[in-house]
Amino acid sequence: MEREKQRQEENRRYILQAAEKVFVKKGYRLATVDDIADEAQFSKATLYRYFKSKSDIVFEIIYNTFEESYAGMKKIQMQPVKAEQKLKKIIGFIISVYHRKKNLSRVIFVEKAALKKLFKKGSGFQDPHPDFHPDLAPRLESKMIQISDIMSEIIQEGVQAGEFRDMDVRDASLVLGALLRGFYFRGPLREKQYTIRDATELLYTFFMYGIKRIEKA
Amino acid sequence: MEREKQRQEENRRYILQAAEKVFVKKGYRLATVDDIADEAQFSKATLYRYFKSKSDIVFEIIYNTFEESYAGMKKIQMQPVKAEQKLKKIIGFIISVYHRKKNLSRVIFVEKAALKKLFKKGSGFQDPHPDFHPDLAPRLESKMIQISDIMSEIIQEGVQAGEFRDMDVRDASLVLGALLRGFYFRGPLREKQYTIRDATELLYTFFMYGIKRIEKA
Amino acid sequence: MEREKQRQEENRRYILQAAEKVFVKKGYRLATVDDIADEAQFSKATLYRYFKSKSDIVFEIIYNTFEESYAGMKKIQMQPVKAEQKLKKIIGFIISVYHRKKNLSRVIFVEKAALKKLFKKGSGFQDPHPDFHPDLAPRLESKMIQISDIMSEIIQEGVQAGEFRDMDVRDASLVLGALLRGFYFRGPLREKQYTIRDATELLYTFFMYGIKRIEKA
Amino acid sequence: MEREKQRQEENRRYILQAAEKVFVKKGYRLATVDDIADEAQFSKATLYRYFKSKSDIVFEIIYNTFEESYAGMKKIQMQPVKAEQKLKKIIGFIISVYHRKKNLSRVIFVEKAALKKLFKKGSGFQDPHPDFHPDLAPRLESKMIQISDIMSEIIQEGVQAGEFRDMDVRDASLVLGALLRGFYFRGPLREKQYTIRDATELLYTFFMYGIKRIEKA
DNA sequence: TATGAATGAGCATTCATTCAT
DNA sequence: TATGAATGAATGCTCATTCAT
Repeated sequence: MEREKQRQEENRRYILQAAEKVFVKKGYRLATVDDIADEAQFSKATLYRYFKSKSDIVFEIIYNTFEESYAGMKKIQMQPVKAEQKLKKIIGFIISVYHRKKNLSRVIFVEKAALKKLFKKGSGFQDPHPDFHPDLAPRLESKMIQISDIMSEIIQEGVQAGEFRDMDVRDASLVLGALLRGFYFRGPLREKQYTIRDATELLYTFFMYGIKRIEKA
Repeated sequence: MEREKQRQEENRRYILQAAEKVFVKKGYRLATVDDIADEAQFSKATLYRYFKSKSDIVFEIIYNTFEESYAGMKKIQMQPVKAEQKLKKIIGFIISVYHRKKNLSRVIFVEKAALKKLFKKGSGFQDPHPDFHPDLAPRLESKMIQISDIMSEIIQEGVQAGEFRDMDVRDASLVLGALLRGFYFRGPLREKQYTIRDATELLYTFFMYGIKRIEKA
Repeated sequence: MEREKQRQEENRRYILQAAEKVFVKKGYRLATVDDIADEAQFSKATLYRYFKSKSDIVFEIIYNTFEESYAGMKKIQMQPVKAEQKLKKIIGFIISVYHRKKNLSRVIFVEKAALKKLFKKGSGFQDPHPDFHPDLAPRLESKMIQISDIMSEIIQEGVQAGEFRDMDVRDASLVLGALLRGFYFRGPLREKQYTIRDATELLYTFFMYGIKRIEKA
Repeated sequence: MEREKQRQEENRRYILQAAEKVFVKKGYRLATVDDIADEAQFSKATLYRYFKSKSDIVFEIIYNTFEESYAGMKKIQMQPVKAEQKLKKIIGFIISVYHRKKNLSRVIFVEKAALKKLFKKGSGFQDPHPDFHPDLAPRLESKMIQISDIMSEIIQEGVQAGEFRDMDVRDASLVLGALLRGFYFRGPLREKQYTIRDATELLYTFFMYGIKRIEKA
């Protein structure tokens, strides 16, 4: 019974991994449930034993990604180092996440339209599976807010410590988020590829110092 | 005959306008050719007289958008003002473009997968319209490079003028691009909304000065 | 243009005929859109040019059947004969309709569950085809009521003329409807088969005189 | 071993009860084997230990229903009362059965198509459960005939006793069956609802006296 | 024996694209 | 040239039935 449950959970995870691979390769709309089933080497019908719908699968993947990201960031936040250093680690961390999940993140930020259903409050349908995630969107949303909050808090820390100039920390965190996101969602242009280390260095430097030449007194 | 050709060109442009409206509203995948035909008040079949495929239409729109952007940026580049000011104008300009073409830009950076065909070198198909764009991707790519170059050049200008610190201008232009892109492609989170003016100010300030507190000598 | 419209209408009717054939053979649930398409020798997609959905097709068939029945009954009602004779003609007429549309009628009275959608007021969805039957159920319902009314009226006529005993004409019309319906929806038992003429005679006699022996004074 | 067999039989009956509940609620096509398993609190696989197929289950239920009906009617037939009274009781009894098993009866008379397999002589399949109902249809059929026979016999009784006029009793029994069936399988029209008592009275009266006004001598 | 897991075969519906006039 | 009509190929999802333990 215990063993059974474990194998169950294992399959679930395996399907999620397969699905992630497919979503990452094709994006949400272009990925078919058949693709996922093929990749997972399960039948389509079996997928539907484990997940209620295609969008549920992607939701779970996205949520897990946020969850992991949040955990990793929280850990960094706790470290007893200066805000500046925390920020650098955060940047490196997020970049590495984007790197691993490349197009998946794209799904989140790009295919919003396709995911609309997920982000609409329960549309009043009868719920045929009674035991189910009642409100997916809010859970996702609050996780995103938590992530954003960590960035804000670290920046706030730095401001109070006199490391960073005084500023609206919400704006700053938004800008940092944009920077990271934008860096990873480039168009089809095949430019110079950066290692995670280099990308971290690059973005950190710009976010910290900007491009303005500092006048020496 | 001349007249005829002109009318043709007019229709073409009209269809593109209609299509843009639809793509901007629905994104690429969700927009159907029927939607476009309805909006353009032409029959679907007629659309196929003017364009080889749905992706061809979106390509042309994207290309035109880049073209216009490029022109606008070139104009700014020519202005006899300091690099710093040019940069601010560039930022404002790009933001306004993203703003107007919201979902369309999303198509470029997000629905890449859907456009795969476009970005693959001539796939050996029989070409039923012999007189047609043989290699779309390269044209788009080179236009994107031109745009990126303008940013690089302006930054270079500032570096040489001593306004900006010394840096790899390619990196800087990449970072600025990322910042703008990322600012516009946020997730489904309903955060504070910025006016174009505010957004410009915000991004300009961060890109220019970073967040580091400057030690007064 | 006129010709075109006519051919259009012709196709529509042809599809309906084919669909009717299939529904009559298999019933609603078991009939697939593919079956209908095959029977009509059109592609499935073409069917969807002419009809919004499978249930729309069956609706139209059912409605037309009622419409025809109503027209036929109205004609009989107008005839300048005694109520008794009208009733007999009505019975013969309805039997012949059931006979022609055998299992189709079964769809109406039996597969209610499957047709639920049709009989629910617009469920608040977005209506993707704006130009469509807004309220199918009420149209059907009112047609059924009209049919039932004719029967009531004829019986009323007979009562007033002293041909029939005094009774609740609504009840009587309900009973007559039941009799006809039940006669045609027999189970899988292979009993004696009746000609339309014989069936008419049989049902008319029973409905008119019952089984009670009349005491001679 | 004896005990075991008994428990088996018990389970079987329990499953049938659960299935009946489901079929009555949803009809045959709309009821899923999962529904039945849930209701019976057995696993789906277990159901298949007890029954060869979904249609086998429904068959058994239908058969049992006929069986019970037959028993009930037989009892009435035996009562030492006049044919007229027997007939009224029969009508009341059948109405109450239809009432209790509403949708189920619908299955018999309406979803015939879905049950095709059941009513086809041994279709040459390999029979994986060798010990099983070889010919379902004939058993059902003969039970239906028995039921019909009771009605015929009672009517015959009445004819011989001079209560009913002389007539073909087969026809009469068919007509009565039709009347009852038709009364219960009305379309989706929401008419007046009758209590069992009222319905009995109504149908009895019409079946007995018809609508014709009796001339007083 | 009992069952959780797995699946093949289907199904209604959509849409980019082609054809015939 | 312009277009209404036609369609092949998908797609997400369901369900009766079988398998492995």
